[in-house]
Amino acid sequence: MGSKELKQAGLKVTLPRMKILKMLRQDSPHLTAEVIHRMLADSGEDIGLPTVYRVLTQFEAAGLVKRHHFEGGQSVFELDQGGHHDHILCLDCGRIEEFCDEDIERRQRLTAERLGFELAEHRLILYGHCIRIDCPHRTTLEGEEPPH
Amino acid sequence: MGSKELKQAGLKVTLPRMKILKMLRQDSPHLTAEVIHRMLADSGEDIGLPTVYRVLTQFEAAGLVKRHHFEGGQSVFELDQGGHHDHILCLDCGRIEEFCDEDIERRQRLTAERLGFELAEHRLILYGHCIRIDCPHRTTLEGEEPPH
DNA sequence: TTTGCTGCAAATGCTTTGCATGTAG
DNA sequence: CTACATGCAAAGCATTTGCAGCAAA
Repeated sequence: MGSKELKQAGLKVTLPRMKILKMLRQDSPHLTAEVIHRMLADSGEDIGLPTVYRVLTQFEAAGLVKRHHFEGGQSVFELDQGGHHDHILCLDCGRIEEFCDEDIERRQRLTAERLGFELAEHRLILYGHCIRIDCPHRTTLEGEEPPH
Repeated sequence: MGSKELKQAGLKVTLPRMKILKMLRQDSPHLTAEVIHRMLADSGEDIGLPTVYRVLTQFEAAGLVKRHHFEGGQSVFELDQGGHHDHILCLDCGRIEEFCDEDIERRQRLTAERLGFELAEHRLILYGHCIRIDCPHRTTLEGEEPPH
């Protein structure tokens, strides 16, 4: 399980690669190298941060993973399960959700065309405050502001 | 000229600040710290890279400038002349153009709402190939592909 | 004169690389 | 057995910070 796509990508099936692929699948599809590294350490694996980066970079080259540069310095790696989508992320709790809006996609194509570009790629990120009960944003607000 | 907005921002009017503000206005509204630094050096000014970063960071805090994280590691600083817009940039020649599509904006708000977010900000970047005569992309294609 | 700015050097944080050892195929 | 992976230490970048000297107000 997982070894198939590794071989397919021309990569040897090794423990770090299996572990990391599994984490992206089972724990979260959006992870930083640092978080992966810590999670591995926590589960007793002694895998170096450079190895984590190397594996992720190879995954990226193989199309298994996409690298994102959200605000905050660290790269976020996302399991690429095909199917384009954009992201919305919460400024308070860091939660990342995916969405795809065909209207926006179409309008982007039109815009590029209008400006004389052949569109190759795009990145759309929405930043906001999510309305989850467990989001620190809500906690902070407690009784401070009347509901607008 | 320029000293007004500096004072207004609570910043002393100094040579590095004036120079950098002027460059963003007269040379290009999109510049990296490194490019600014080199341009200053070329024009005989001995201003350190750290100072360039400090000035840009202060400008950012004062709302005179926006910092962008396009692909490629380096931050791009943009003169903020009010008025929201997004960017399209050419993968071949690096050209950056601005645009604003009210349909896309509206759809973003709806999307955020639908997902239970209070939208605060967003970043949309289109990457493509521009059709300029002087763009390296065209040069490369010479006689290779029939026009689609 | 006082507060805030600059230059330089050094530190930081994220990511990559070099190299000797180890291991999958 | 051979080619490729890993671990560790060290290097690389972009960016920030500390501090002594300087300059704007």
